[in-house]
Amino acid sequence: MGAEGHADGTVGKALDVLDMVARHGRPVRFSDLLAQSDYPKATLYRLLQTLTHQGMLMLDPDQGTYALGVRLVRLAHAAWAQSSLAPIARPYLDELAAKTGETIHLAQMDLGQVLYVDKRNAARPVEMFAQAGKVGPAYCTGVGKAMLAWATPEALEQALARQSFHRHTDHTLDTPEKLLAELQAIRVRGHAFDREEHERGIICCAVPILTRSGRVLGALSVTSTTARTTLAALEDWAGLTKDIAARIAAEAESWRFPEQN
Amino acid sequence: MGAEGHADGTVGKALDVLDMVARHGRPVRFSDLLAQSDYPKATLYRLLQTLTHQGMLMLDPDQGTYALGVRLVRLAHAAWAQSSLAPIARPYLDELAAKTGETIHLAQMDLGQVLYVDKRNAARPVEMFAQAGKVGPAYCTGVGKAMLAWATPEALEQALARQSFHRHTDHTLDTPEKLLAELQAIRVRGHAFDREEHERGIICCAVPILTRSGRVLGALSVTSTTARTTLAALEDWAGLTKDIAARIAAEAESWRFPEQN
DNA sequence: CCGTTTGGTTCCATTATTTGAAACTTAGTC
DNA sequence: GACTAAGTTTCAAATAATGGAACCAAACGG
Repeated sequence: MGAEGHADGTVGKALDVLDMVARHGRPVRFSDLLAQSDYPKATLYRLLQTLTHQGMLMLDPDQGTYALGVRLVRLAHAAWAQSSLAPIARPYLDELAAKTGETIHLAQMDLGQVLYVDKRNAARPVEMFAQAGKVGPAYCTGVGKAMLAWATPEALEQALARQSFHRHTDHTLDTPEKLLAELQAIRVRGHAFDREEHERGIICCAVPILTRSGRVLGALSVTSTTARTTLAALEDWAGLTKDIAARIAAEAESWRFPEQN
Repeated sequence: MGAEGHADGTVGKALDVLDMVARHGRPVRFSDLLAQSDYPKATLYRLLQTLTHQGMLMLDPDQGTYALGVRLVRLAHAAWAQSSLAPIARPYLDELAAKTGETIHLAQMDLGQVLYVDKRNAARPVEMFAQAGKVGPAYCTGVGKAMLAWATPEALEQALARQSFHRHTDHTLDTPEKLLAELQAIRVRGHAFDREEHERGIICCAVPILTRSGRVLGALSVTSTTARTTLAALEDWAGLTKDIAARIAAEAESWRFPEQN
């Protein structure tokens, strides 16, 4: 349900179609797409054709189904390496994981949603793409709230408009008002908690990753379960986590600079 | 240098710009992009604006640089999971890696280039995105030749047109004629070798992954070094590799089917 | 300090592309 | 062999992209 925002121009529509295919999670037939888009047949057809021709989609000629194309994987490789904090943060995440022994999440904001870009699992070794690349709600996760708390007014407003405020657990902050109050508390405190707001039994302590100019780059969290530890215990890691966040931010900023010439 | 093919329509241009940003590997300023594209200022500007607005690019307001956006990472997650053979092939790669004890590559064809979508390293555990997503030449790698050997005439022709035939080593097949002869030999033999054609000391034995209808889905290779083993020894794995390739193909085909209703 | 260059953004009449209803072509049913 | 569903193509009208040029701002130089 719920169409995309007013897609600007042709490329907006094309990308919209891409998303539509992505959402399905498996190869889709033309008619399936036609059913849920409100683009007219011919328009959708040409859009798909263009995307296919461009390698963003792949048409399985046997089955007549469309799937996301490999060009996307290649682009993503670059996106991962360059846009996200992941490559910079990697060694720091390792350090934080080693010192805390807990699960670590690195997230960035994507259109009002939390996008996990890297993760260290206490138990298992890294399971990169299986885990990274996932999205989650912003209003009820530690990393989400940490980022919202330091977002610019405009960004916050946009993000708020996109929240669905579904009540996942008894603790979920399910109205904008409750959330705004919480964000205020987070700013004062300097870090955000997730008090089983998204999943029962899952708690975390998260800090934002901020540039010197105060812009939000992402967020970092130490996550655990109520079975294993308490919020108070997690809060003990807040100092270290903030420190690590600062170092990531510093490196991210210096990395963006050096384009000699 | 070498412009993209005739980009069809606006989305083609937009994607072209995306690629341009990706190629840089680090955030780029407007003027850098302007310098190497032959789009007029205003056009490029609007293209960048649209892409940014769509979340495909990210504008760093401090520095005024563009980087690939997080939306791309999210899309890639889906692409990885759905379009590529990687998720299906994963357990099979594990099996092949365990049995051979060598490095395993899973690749697909992307516009005449080889795109590595997964890898098992003899030594280290998987390092997903860091390795996967890389591209390489088709004419001088085992997986590339395996895919070309079973490509349709049209696909082969297109791919050939995009090869640069740079002489990487003494063994590199550096003309279309040599390559075509080799492809013929590969078809007869049933598998492709890389005889140090790309990197000195690196050899491999690769097989195509084919649907029942004979369409190329990708290729699978067992790679090693001349220091460790010989081509003849690698060829001993050809049977097993072919078997695994067949199983991957079978699962890929049945996976694409089940859209009930 | 003020003239100049460099880098980025906006205007707007022209042009080219996209649009989508409808017609058409397969391929599959009954 | 008529009927239906799914995909593809057409074409005039509508719309969106184009790009030369003007504009703005900040950094530079004398």
